[in-house]
Amino acid sequence: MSIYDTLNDKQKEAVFHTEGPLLILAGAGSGKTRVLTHRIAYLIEEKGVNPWNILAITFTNKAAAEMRERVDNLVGFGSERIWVSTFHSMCVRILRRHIALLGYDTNFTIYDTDDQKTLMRDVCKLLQIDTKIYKERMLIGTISHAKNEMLTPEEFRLQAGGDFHQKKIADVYEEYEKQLRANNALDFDDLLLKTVQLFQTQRDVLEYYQERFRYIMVDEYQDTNGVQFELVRLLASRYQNLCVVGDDDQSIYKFRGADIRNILDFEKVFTKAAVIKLEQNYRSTANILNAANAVISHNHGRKDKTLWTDNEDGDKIAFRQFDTAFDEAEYIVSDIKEHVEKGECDYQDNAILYRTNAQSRMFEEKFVTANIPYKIIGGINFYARREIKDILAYLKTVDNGQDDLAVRRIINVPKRGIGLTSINRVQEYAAMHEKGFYECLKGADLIPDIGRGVSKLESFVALIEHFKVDAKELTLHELMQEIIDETGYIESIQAESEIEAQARIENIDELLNKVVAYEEVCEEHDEPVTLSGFLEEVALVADIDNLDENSDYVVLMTLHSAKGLEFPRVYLAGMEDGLFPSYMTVTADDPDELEEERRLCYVGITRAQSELTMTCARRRMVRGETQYNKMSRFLKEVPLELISTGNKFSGSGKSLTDHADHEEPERKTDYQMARQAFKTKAFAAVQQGKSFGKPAGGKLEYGVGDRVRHIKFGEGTVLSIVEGGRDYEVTVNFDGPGTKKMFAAFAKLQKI
DNA sequence: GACTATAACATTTTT
DNA sequence: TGTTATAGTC
Repeated sequence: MSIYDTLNDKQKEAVFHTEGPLLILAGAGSGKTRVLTHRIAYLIEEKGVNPWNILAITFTNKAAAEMRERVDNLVGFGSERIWVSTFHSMCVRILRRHIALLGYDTNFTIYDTDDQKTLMRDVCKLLQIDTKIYKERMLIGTISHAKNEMLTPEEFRLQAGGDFHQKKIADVYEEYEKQLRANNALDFDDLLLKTVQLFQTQRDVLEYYQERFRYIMVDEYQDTNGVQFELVRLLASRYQNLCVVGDDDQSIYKFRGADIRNILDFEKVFTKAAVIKLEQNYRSTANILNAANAVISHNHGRKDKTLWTDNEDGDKIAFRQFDTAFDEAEYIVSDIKEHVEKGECDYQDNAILYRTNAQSRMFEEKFVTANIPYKIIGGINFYARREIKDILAYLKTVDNGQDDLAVRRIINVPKRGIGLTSINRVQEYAAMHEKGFYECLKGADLIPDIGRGVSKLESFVALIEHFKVDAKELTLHELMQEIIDETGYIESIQAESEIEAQARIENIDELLNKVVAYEEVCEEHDEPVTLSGFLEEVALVADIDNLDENSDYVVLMTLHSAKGLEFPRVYLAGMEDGLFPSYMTVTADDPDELEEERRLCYVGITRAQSELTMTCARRRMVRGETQYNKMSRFLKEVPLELISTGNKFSGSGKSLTDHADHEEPERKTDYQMARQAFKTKAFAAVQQGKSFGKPAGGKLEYGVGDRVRHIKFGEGTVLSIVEGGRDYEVTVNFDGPGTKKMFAAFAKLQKI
């Protein structure tokens, strides 16, 4: 009995087909990860391929880690030498070694979308672009697409021809590139593009990697874009052992430049390609799968395939329409609670999927008050938080002095009396002399009209230079701690807002933990701990990478983030025309956009293993105004016999809408009761100080006039205590720093 | 230069 | 609605 006996015929065929180009069309839940991992195992164990020669590219770090682990379990040894990584981290690894050949410094920084935006603002200011006409977002998007098509600014300009607008954008593109280079920075698209350019211009480098990666596998191939295709094509062009796995029905990143033709035309580009279809679904019940099939069948221009399953019918798909998004969230949360309490499932078996991140807020409130563990994936990325970006900007400045963006971010954070005028002076001076911002700071006394600002600038430079020395002597986490301490960052955020300070400090602690974790991983793998390495890891994490299967919480995320995952119980919330499919795509004249939304719906449905609930609301608040939505057209594409609207007040043979109308009066009372519960619960939470941070017991151990001690400010006398909604606001006259207002919950004052 | 009040924009999705 | 950029005031 071998490990391959558990595979079905098609899967075996895919595993055993190791030489030459291969396209695996793998429907949702058809076991494609199993095929990929077994294929790697087969290459190593049966074909004697050196693990060193295998490259597997996935979409997220999470998928990469999972694949490595599963290969590990199959082959035991040697798997750590396989390259399993995402496109972006693979490129960074290659670029760190060779980017000098393209005229960059090896410790380049990676700009995320926020940085891009800041940079674009600067560019627009410099070129005097009217951002009313040329929106920054649009400019970034256009440039990103150009990069995905591998167009240089010059080529873009040529293509623009006589078009005034396009020529203007070409100007912006050119300047944007210039600035990136001056900052020794690459944006996400550059990581791919520069790697391709490296391969195109450096024959020997390309040959080295072609020789190394004799067997290449690409997961989620339907979501690759132009550069990614070229990258893979270049790498595989020598040995042609390229195996791509994908599902055209799950292509949902067209807006980001993914080109579905990569998968549709695979056989045209690789003429000798074999094609294997995996059509048996192992994941979902027949009802769920049939619903998915029915929905996706409304799309045109698909690769021909029909997903089938041996699984039993299972429950019908539940559908519920509510009055408001509030009711919707209420229902879903209590439904989950009910199932868990009955012992039918754990929290982690449940996922709530929605179209837009904004929808998560409502659920979050409900979960907090219901005291149910939950995890929201996406939304505001951890690394996009202000305090994290600040600290990282310090690290970037220490690591790569050319990163002007980082320097300017922190030059007056915490406040050190360096204002806009000074910054602008330096900026002008730097632009005039074509020098870096930080470089100019070092010779600040040479800058005209800088006046009394000079001493402040000099002490800032001294601080950074001090950190640079530290960087050589201290470990990474010590350096970060040093930066936090020396800059007085914690005190500064405490001073501006006590309420937020606590969360921000927790985030900073979390960042410190991540540094330590990074150091440990490096140690394990016997790799050097570098600042650049940490910063790059930080730049390339997706929020989904933080999803932990071993923690018992309900998972909330967008449909996009859910791709590649599966859950026993899935809720698709906000199934409304105008929300999903989104208003943009409904009104767009391009029918392709609606098809992409439908594929998104297909992805959502096929995430469910055994139970699927779809919900919608008649009205919901969007951007401050109430929107009235009809239920999603996608819902109507699900055959009625697969749907249950059902429960106590369901009749039979009625249309979906009729049912929902009947439901309403009943729900109202439910809703009101729930609302009542919400209020009392929320209050209880305050009392316990659990979610809002009031001191346990609710009483303070000190009163007005008492002497207290604060961890940072030292000793002082309490002037007043004001009962706030959530906490006590305490005013203390400290002996040293003077009078401070703070909240009792995290001031942690001690009576003396 | 720092702080505050107002206006403007955003919401479709993100490696 | 909520955040963030800008203008205006101290």
